[in-house]
Amino acid sequence: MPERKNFIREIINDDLRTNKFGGRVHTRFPPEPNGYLHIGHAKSICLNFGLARDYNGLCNLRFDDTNPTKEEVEYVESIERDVRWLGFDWGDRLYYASDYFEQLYEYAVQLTKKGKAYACDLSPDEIREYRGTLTEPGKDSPYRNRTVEENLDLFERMRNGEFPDGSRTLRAKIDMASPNLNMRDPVMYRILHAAHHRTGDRWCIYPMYDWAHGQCDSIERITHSICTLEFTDHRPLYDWFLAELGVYHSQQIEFARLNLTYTVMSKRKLLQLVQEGYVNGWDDARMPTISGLRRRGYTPESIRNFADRIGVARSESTSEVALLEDCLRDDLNKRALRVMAVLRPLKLVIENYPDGVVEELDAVNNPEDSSMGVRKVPISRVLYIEQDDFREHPPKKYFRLSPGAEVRLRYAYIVKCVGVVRNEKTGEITELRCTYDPETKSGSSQSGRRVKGTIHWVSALHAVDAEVRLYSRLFSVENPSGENWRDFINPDSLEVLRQCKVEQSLATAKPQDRFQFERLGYFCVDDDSREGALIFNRAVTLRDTWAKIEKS
RNA sequence: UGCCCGGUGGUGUAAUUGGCAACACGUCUGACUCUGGAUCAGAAAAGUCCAGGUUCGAGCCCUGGCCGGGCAGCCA
Repeated sequence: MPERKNFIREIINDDLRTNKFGGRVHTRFPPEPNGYLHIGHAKSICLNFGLARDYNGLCNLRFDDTNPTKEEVEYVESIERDVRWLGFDWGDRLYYASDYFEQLYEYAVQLTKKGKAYACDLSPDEIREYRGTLTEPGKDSPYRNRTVEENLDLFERMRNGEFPDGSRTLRAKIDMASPNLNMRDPVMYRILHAAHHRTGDRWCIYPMYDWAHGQCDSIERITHSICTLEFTDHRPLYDWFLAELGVYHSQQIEFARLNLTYTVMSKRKLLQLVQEGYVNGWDDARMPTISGLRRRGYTPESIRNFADRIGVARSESTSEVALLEDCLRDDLNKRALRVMAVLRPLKLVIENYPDGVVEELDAVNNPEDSSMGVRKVPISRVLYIEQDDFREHPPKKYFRLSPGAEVRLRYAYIVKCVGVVRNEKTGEITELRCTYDPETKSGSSQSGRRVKGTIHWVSALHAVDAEVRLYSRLFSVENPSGENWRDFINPDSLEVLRQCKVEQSLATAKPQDRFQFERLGYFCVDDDSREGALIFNRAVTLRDTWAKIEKS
């Protein structure tokens, strides 16, 4: 059962102990198909499906599609794809709130017959006025005391399309003086002559979320209805509906939604980022959407692990992206193939290496997992190394190449820098001249020589060209909030490098393949990548202690 | 100045239901290393929002404050 503890599991354990739901655990993930899922939804998905998994229960996928003006099949499809990609399975339990429209309507008729619901002719503005304020009670609608017959008649005619949008609503008759605004005769149905993505034009009245949700849970026999904190105040209303209807009652449990540093999480803001062109779509690799994270190179495992590690609680909190990044590194460190790629190439010529000779060197595919084997990497006289790996005037503690210094070429030889070639006009160094020591070949007796630094490289003759996209945080502040949140967008969140040289073995890499570029980070082949036009996304850098040293 | 919900190292969670505050990330040392990766060892960092109370004993219970968040859509 539950090894990981949180308050929700404690509640479930209690319910199991008292046999509250006959030993069942049945949850659901209920997204509205009005946008793409993000990492915050992933938390909820992992929570709900995880509970079902750990307690031998079930978890439904249910679309909360009660507002046809905002919902689309495109979103339905992306949501299904994302949940599946995260590794969860709803079996044959794919539901829609719209599946229950008829049942919901009947429930509403029942309440009306009981004198607990009424047709109201107040306009939206009037309803707001009558509702009162946070500190003052509201007042009864003048239509509140219509007869049951009249209410039934009006409600049916609402359904039949006799009235224009906004002209009438069906409201619950509860208490206009309740300190809980949700109880001040909430609207149950509104008139909306809009086509619904599933029910077409069968309906012109649509249930409000508050009216639909609890009953949907009830119909599906959900035991634990887990939602976010802002619905806490709505729970009394849901309880009231269920009690008046006398139907099965799920237990609602609220938890704090995920916030992440250096990003935004609201659907509204994410939509704005897309629409205003700050990113290239919902699946832009900088987006905290599940599709964005996937494109960036995140694995389902790493996201699930993240969800586990952040835990669940009722206090509002903001997790650090560093934890998310750690989860990815942790996962990919064990699984990703190591390869060599040079992002900003600097030519290096080994003067004493015979021209025309090519040697095949052994390179390990993953030092964490010897079962992943070794591969051959070709070396020849001319190589590319990283510009960062050479300094004409090396700072202290710099272990890489500089004039006169020695460094090991990963899996190959120790080389010594014996000269540089400059661009005559700019003085910029365009080429390094080196000599190598044939005795120091990797794997050979090692000749007792040791050097402080090892750098990656790629043979010029064999290198494959590639484009690499380097991503950093989308925002430059931890908490980009307020009206001017867009001002905090990091202008350098994407850097595109087009002259990159990667090792031969990458030539046939396919979208979603992930690699560790040694000493640089984890990279994922972009969806737009093709053979001959490779594109890699940097998912996350490696921990870089040198970068830290250099900063200080 | 209504109702509801929160408050534990920098961050996120935990504390056997009242028993000397733990884990992870992050930070900083050091070891090791043909990735300045990984790994390993260690350190700093909260005395649990405040004040009272109950108790042998309170992060957990009680009272009163303080601070933060949510709620006045025919959105979800």
